[in-house]
Amino acid sequence: MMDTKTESRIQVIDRAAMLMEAISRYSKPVKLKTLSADTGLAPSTAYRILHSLISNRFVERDSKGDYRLGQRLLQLGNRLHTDIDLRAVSLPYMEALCKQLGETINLTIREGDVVIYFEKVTPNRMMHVNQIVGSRAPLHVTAVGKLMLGLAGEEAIQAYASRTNLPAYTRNTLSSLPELEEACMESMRQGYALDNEEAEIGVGCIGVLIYDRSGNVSAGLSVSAPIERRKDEWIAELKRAGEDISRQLGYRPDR
Amino acid sequence: MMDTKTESRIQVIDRAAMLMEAISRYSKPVKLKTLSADTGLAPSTAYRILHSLISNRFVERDSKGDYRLGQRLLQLGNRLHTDIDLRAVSLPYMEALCKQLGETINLTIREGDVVIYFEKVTPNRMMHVNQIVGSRAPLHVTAVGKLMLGLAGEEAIQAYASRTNLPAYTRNTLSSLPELEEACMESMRQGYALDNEEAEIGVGCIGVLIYDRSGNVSAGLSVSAPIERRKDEWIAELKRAGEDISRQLGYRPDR
DNA sequence: GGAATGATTGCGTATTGCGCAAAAAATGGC
DNA sequence: GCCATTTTTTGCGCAATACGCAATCATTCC
Repeated sequence: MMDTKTESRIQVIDRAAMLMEAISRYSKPVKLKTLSADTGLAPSTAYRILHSLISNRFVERDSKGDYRLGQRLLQLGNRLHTDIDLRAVSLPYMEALCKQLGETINLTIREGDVVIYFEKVTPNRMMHVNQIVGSRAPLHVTAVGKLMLGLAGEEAIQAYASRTNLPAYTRNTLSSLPELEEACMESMRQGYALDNEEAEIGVGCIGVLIYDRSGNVSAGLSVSAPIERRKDEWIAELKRAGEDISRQLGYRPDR
Repeated sequence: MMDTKTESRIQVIDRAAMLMEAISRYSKPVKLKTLSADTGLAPSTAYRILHSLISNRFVERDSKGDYRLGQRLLQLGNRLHTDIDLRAVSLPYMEALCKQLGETINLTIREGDVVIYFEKVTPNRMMHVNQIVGSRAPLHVTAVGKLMLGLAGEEAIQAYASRTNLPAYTRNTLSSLPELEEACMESMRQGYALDNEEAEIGVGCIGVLIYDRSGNVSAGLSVSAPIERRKDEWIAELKRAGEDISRQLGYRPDR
């Protein structure tokens, strides 16, 4: 019966979910009687389920004994691992940066040997760098890709070079392993990377990494501009934005 | 057995909580086998519980079939109704306002026919308005109380007047129903209210409302000053702070 | 102070969750 | 591409657990 395949099969989990949903509909803590009525459960049943939820911190009781949602939901909610959160958290910073710097801001995610353009914010000027969301670029020709490789270490860089043969995209592409290694490690040390017309002639980028709560790289953030417009003073702004986004995703550098 | 009184009594809720906790420890979606190992549950047991959690949107599967936390946790997490959040969200705004305006900023919550002073920030000057946290004031003599009454509508104002008889606290207290109704409705229209020495001679306030994610009034925010120091240009600042706090609590005015 | 209402607990029951084993599906090595 | 291995999913029988009634306790209201 395929259409029931993903349907809930455990009654008490459904009931627990109903109770939490009922609580969430109220802006103030709720009485047991109200929850029992809202869910159609016997008061004793509602009582037992609620107290199991309390033990697991999904629900709390206030000083009067009324029920409200518990902190565990907030904690687990903060740990959701979806691209949606990354995008939602990053977009305001990207918009602010785009406004401030007047150039295109890209958000990318690593997928194997490429980065995927996951989101972008473009400036309101006729001449600006435009990357298609969803498109891909090899790691070695992007600023953030070189940082990701640098983070992975020299062996990973060597393996990448073997797999891909470092195809040249422009006369500036780093096509030799020593060159790439040096660039990646240098990027790691300084906390940002540059793309000096390595992917496309005329286009220069500055990139930083975004870390998540587990300390892993979540994404790359970069500003792309016509090479003659790129400015070194943007580095600090981009670094700050990357740090702020990371922090909001739960990253703690001291851990 | 008091020490087991609030302990969990429903095994499958504990197990579900364990599974969600196990998932939350990983920054990437997790395989069934891993979760089974982490929780000590039989794979078939873990499988069934996970699929009930999936039906209730606490868990999701990615394109490869691995498990991650679901959007429902984020949604419920966003709906936590605790005073702690209101206070935590509001305090920075209150402190900024206090610093900017140089007067006392109060946060109040309605409780029946009164507002309760829930939090305050006082300026570093000898002469300032000082309300005791935890103390109460009748709705009709406070700026935010009149807004709360205004929001509740004319019938609610009439019922309030009947219940309380609108006792006068100063010669400026609005003691007649028509006066009170007019003041409340006017406050609603302009989005803020004034207390013109209605609670205490010599003290003037400006108040706005704070809304929560459900669109309900969560609290009142006000600035209180000696009447001769009160300034109309504070209205815009207070309104903005009220809007910012509301937005951070998840309020969306367009919904 | 007592009646009414809401919350909590004991107890018996049967329904539900569980886990073993088998089947199906997916993965990886050759 | 095939086969072995591993992982995931499902059927089934069982007993342990969740459930709900009723009694008890606690709180609220008149």
